[in-house]
Amino acid sequence: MTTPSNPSAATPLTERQEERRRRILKAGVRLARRGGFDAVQMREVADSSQVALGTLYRYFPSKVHLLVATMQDQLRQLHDGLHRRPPTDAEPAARVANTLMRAFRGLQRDPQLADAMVRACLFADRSVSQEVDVVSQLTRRIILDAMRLDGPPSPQQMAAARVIEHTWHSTLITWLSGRASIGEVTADIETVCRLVDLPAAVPPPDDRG
Amino acid sequence: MTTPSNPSAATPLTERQEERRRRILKAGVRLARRGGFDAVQMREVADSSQVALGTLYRYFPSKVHLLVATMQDQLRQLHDGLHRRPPTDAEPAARVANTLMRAFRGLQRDPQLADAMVRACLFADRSVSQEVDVVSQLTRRIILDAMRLDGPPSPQQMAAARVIEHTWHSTLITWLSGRASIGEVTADIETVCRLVDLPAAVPPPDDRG
DNA sequence: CGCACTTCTGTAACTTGTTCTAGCTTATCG
DNA sequence: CGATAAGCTAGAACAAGTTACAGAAGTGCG
Repeated sequence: MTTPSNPSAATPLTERQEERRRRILKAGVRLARRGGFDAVQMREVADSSQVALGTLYRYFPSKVHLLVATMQDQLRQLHDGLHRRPPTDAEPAARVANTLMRAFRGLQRDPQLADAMVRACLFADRSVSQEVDVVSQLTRRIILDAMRLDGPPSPQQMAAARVIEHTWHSTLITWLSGRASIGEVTADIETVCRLVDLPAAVPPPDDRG
Repeated sequence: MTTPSNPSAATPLTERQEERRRRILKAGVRLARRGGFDAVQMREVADSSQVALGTLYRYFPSKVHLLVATMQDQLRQLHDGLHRRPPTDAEPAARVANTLMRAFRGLQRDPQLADAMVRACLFADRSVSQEVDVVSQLTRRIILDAMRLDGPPSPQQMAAARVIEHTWHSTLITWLSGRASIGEVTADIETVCRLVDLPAAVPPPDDRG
């Protein structure tokens, strides 16, 4: 039951193949920057990256896979950037909020690219769940890093991180589709980040024990 | 710049037209119940509701419009049901959480329908923003009703409602695409609802004054 | 080198959302 | 009733994601 045709499986990819993959991703980003999700057309990505359509689909089995992979790329770059210049605020909640605001400012520079990536992640069905899960984990890692915990995160802290991640994705989409302003996105991020400083303050309300 | 061809504009719709519209929505729901988003195929909706394809598009200018309208329908039904049997918990946060859990249990009975509606709302682009905004307002109304406030909501309460709504949509999609369990959705809802009881407890952390 | 196997290419075909067109039906109004 | 316009139908046509396929190019091995 192996899938020898799919390089994303276990095959380590040759040099030329890595090169092709990079070309494809780059072409996708270029197209996404104009026009967003709709402008990333598979035939154009193939032409633009000098690869046959069939080859494109061998590397990325769907348009959504391609854009989710792009999102992974961008998150890894962001994560690296954050390692070099971590947030300096005293409170964990503020560090998380500022980290996300930094990411948000990055996305504002390329709203169309953001549109393509975020819509792909939210629209993705089960066939992409593994790849979207990587996006999820990367995002959560960024949030947890910003918390800068001493030990492993408590269940409450994990829960907060999850909810922050939800709010992040959903508020982004409302902004991208023109239903929320930058100010509203900012407010949502700050609001949800309050959960970070909370876990000890409010014990589970229904602590039957 | 009027759009006389679009009944959704201002035309009050005749009896026969209301009837057609209902048939279309019903057919859409029926198809969505099997197969989810992908199974709602416009030609089939048209056939199944005994309407020409062009007519379908006159009533709902895109598949996403159709499914967003379905979501509006469902939310109005939920809202009515909640009026008849409101949540009885003492704490506002618990009322909100239980309200959303009730909605969630409803969706669990028809996960495929939920898939179609939620994916449509999240995937919707600017051309549907008005209709998606109605979904947003209905959702927020349900949340605010569950809070059962005395006066008008404070800015913090509005902010909490917004974030709860974000978490609701996003956690639903993770469940629908198989990346989160029912337990995780439940936990996310309960976590975010803690924001409701909070506004007074945690003043703005950086109260420069 | 020559062979077997995989990968890549170019292209056509298929699917489904969306648009367009020509003609028919219904509603409105004088 | 008859004219006019708006709405409806059937079906073709178009667009973009996806799949299929035949052959060329690259790779590994005897």
